[in-house]
Amino acid sequence: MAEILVNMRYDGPERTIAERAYRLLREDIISGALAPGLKLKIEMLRSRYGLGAAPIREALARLSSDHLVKLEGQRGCEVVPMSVKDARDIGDMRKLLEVEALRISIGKGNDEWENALAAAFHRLERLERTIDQGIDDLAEWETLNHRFHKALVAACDSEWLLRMRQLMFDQHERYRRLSRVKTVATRDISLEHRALFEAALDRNAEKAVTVMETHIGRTTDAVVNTFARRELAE
Amino acid sequence: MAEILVNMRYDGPERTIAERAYRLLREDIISGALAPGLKLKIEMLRSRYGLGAAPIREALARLSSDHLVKLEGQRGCEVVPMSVKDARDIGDMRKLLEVEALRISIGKGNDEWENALAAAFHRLERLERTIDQGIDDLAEWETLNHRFHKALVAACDSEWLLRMRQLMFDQHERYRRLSRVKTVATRDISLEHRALFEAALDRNAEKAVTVMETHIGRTTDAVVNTFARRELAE
DNA sequence: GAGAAAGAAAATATCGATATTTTTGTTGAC
DNA sequence: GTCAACAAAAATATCGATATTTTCTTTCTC
Repeated sequence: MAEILVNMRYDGPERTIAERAYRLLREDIISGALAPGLKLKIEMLRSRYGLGAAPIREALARLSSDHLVKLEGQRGCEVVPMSVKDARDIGDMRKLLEVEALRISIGKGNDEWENALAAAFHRLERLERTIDQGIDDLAEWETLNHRFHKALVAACDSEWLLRMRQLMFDQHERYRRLSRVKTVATRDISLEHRALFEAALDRNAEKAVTVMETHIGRTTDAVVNTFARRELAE
Repeated sequence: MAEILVNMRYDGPERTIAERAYRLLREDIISGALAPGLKLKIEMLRSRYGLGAAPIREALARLSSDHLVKLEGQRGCEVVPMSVKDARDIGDMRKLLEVEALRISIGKGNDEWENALAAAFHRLERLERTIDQGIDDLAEWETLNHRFHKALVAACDSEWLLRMRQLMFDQHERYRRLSRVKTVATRDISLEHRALFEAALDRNAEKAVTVMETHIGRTTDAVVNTFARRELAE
């Protein structure tokens, strides 16, 4: 139980079944368990999650505004398809927003921010030193990576910027998961994280921004390459 | 009937009652007919729109992802509150996104784009020359203003950038409506629109960006001023 | 055989009723 | 008078059933 909580991205208590349905569907779409383009039939989801139809419909409605499912009136839903073009677009948008948020955050961060950032960095680094394990570690890596990036921009005071950054981070994650094994293996992300961390603590915004741009750009390139190859293979 | 269609922002046919509920609620929240912070009780909405509970719940779920209603499990919904801080934040975000989209659009726009832009500009200008009428004209002005701004960025090829720009434009509109009378009366928006239009056709991206930044910045300032005064008066 | 029309099957969208939870209001103890 | 416990009322969330729409299959015509 404790183990589950560590890997979960806790978002407050779930008071309703609809919220549960929303979280489950969201995770399964982002992780790829529900394939892009898949038709989401209510009956299928009902039996998959053991929930009623009403909460599932509500969750699908919310996910459609998140642009994770396409909702077509009277014709049901499907998981939003993926494409190379979309991967680039999302990567570029994430770069634009995360860089802006980082710049602001470095300008405004206080001691508390530094401490939380250091904690997040060291937990991530510890894991990255022993990265040659199986799929379980990679799921945990995503979580810690997520927390580190979030800690970097945490001092940004624009709620909308953070909200949109999060949206693009999650969309990007959906693509990252497809090529994650390759990505983790072939480049030294840990080094980039360290550079980000140090530039942030030095309050060197321009340096941090440059590193971040490279960092996100490389991830996007890796994703696009893997994805293009996959599209070709079909 | 034709008149209605002109002023409406047509978004494809409404195949379901839920879609209708979504549009109606959305319009009423953005226009201010449903006040910020208002508790949205299902029964109240049921009688207001003459629709069943299920479609309304679905619409509320979608609106919560659009950040127009706050959905709190087991405790119902309310119209997302407004604040001076939020007004600034939204204005700044809109500036960031719209400027980026404009830069790309000017770089990629072709003849078709120029034509559509010119059409949108002239329709807006014609209306702005006779702006001293009542509330009906102001509603139409919002529509034409909307179309002009959309036409400016239409050649941008990033779907995500356009999507987020639209989101912020709509959020901004909710604030604009509060201070609209003042805004339209006190500064010469028409002149700014002309400058935008001409810079865009000249493919002078830097000039257009500068004008756009001023344009959005002024709107935001006006909104913040009116809103701050209103908050104080309470 | 190709294509249109009709009918059957499946899936979606919606309603009405019910179970749960929160909120409100009242009473009684201190 | 204040607070806590309890009861009543209101509101939300969910279920099961139904109506509507789409999709698939079959049949019939040319």
